Amino acid sequence: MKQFDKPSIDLIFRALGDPTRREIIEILSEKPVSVTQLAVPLNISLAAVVQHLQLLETSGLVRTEKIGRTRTCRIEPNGLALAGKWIENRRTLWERRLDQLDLYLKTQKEKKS
Amino acid sequence: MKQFDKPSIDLIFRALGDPTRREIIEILSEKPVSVTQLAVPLNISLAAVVQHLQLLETSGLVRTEKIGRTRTCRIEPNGLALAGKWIENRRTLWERRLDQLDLYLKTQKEKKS
DNA sequence: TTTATACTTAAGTGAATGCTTAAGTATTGG
DNA sequence: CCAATACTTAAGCATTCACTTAAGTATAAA
Repeated sequence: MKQFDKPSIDLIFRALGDPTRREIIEILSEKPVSVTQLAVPLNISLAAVVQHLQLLETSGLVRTEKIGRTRTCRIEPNGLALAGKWIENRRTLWERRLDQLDLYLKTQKEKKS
Repeated sequence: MKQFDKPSIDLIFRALGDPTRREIIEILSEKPVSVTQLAVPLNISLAAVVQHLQLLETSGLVRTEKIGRTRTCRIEPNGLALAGKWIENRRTLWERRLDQLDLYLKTQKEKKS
């Protein structure tokens, strides 16, 4: 029942930290596929894929839906958006600081002249 | 000499996967600080901070400079930019796919009418 | 020159991670 | 109904991880 919790930045970045999980996201970015179809290009066991999918789903990066005996996996765009936002926020913070430094250096120059 | 290598997406996301390292980035987003100044709010040993800094530096997310006996750490903006770009690329791929689906559904509708 | 500061490096440890194999359970096609 | 398919779940295992303590090395201050 965990997959309905609000996905945390923590879980999202942890999920993105593994190269295999990032490859899963890359594959799913092209089109939704089944669990078995994921396992083939990744060259790992079905069980391993399922374990990765569990993390990807609870982190909110991927959504899956089981119809009959096959589970179809697809990207859940909101997850990646959250990660992108965190990075954007750090960047604006850093840029604002640079602007302040810039301003400071300018006023110092004006004092001298 | 590793810190002059081209930083890989792999190292960057691995670095961002740890909450302590993300907190280091958050602290450094405000202003550059020394290693000891990092250790205080993180509540971990100096040695642990140094280990995190090593990963952050080889991944290209942080740059450090030692003057006298203190090492000053600051954000290296290119690193975060690379991570942001990866996320953006996945998102545009996914969006393009949705557009194609949209187009397909539209042409199907036109066939019927 | 002694002492305090600011790291640095090495070794060790417990827990988490990513994987495997093996033995399930549902679905579906013949 | 029976067998093949598509997962699912559990247990185990080697490795990596984040951390610690302890013993360094430079640099700066007294």
